[in-house]
Amino acid sequence: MTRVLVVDDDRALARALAINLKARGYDVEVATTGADALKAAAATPPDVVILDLGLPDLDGLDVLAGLRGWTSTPVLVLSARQDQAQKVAALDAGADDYVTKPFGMDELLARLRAALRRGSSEPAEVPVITTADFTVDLSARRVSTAAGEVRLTPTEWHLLEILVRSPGRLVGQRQLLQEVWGPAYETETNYLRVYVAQLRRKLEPDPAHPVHLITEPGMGYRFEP
Amino acid sequence: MTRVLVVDDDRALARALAINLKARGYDVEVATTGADALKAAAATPPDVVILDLGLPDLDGLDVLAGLRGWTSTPVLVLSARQDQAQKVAALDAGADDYVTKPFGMDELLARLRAALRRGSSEPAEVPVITTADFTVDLSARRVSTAAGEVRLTPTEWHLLEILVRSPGRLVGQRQLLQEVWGPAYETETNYLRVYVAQLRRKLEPDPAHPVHLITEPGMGYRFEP
DNA sequence: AGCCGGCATCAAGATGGCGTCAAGACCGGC
DNA sequence: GCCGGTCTTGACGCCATCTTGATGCCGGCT
Repeated sequence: MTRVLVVDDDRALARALAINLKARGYDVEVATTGADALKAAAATPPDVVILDLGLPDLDGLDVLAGLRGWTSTPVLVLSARQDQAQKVAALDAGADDYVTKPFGMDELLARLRAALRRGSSEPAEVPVITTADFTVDLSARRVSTAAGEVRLTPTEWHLLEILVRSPGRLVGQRQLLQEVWGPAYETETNYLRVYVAQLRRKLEPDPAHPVHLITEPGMGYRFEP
Repeated sequence: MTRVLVVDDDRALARALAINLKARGYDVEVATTGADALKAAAATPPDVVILDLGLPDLDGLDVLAGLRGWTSTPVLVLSARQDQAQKVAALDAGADDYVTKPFGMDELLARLRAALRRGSSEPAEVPVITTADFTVDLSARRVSTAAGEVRLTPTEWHLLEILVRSPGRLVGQRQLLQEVWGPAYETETNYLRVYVAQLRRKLEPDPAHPVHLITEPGMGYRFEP
């Protein structure tokens, strides 16, 4: 979940922001002083910061400098002041955007999304599952072992995908059959045996003694990372 | 030198911007229509774009979409409209910032610096994909092999573009059909076979044994760089 | 010890997807 | 209205995949 750090000494405004952000699925933390903000950011680095320049203890620009010393997390500055000098100062100090109060919530959220879009573009989230013997890239649909790329048939891939999506969890035979072959095949446990065997042959170092694709007799199969 | 593309049909404003930017050491190019802007951006990709939404020919958001199709260059949107809906639309369409007219030159320049600062931190995105056997220029819509330029039909290009945009990733048959031919053609896998074959004939050194446009039987196709 | 159910493995036939080709429909420019 | 290129559509052979049945092994139960 995306973490947002809201830094504002105006508790009413901070609460309003927090409520709106949470409603949209963000994970929100609030700090009401500059010192708290820096502490919170260091403890659990947020994905984006909303920073009000009007803080009681530190100058907002100092907080910005404190953040920029070690992180490039996007910072969205809020301020009641409209003068250009302040905007320029904040932007040149490393702020990613500057919004003057009063502001529209929709606009703020859109600017937040824009800031996040840029920031998150680099550490692209890769849903990759790795074991000691093979690697599964769910988004690219590739599987590779130490020996190199492994080609899977659609059915093999579908089965592996379901198992891998619940690492360490037992998946029942009925569930597997239903998801891969459809509700009409719930009793064809033969299919499972054949395809699990094929997966083991392609992925396990010793197919006769599997360590990742485990049989739970009478119940189902389990993927062990 | 940092290249700035100014897109504005208000020639007075465009000139004022150009003068200010040049005075600060930027390399400035001006376009007064959306079509010109897209052409200019494709010809010599700028480091940042200042885009006025009020253009005579195209909707400003369409220009933005045209740019975002192949580049992540920062785009700073100018507009006389203050309403939030437009701001949200522009920001969600990929704009990096939104400034309402009239604006202060100092602020605009500061926002420009902020946009550039972030853009430069990332490894410049290349709108050109190269393989051992051919080169795809997404911005110029050109493909060439060792033998020279290759002519692609619109459908061929569209298909190739989708595959090339996800290098190494498997793209499902349904997704390809839907994006190229529309949702009603999701099952016409024939089309895929015909057009992939044509692309291979034009691009692969040995069309019978493709190395870049790979078939994943029963699932889809994959572009290998 | 012997029986039995569930599992692994193997192999062979059936199936369906893929590549290829070519003819006709369609659509634009001239 | 003609002509070129592009898109659609159908047919066919080939091959990987899926399906299916048979066999042998193992562990638990009686």
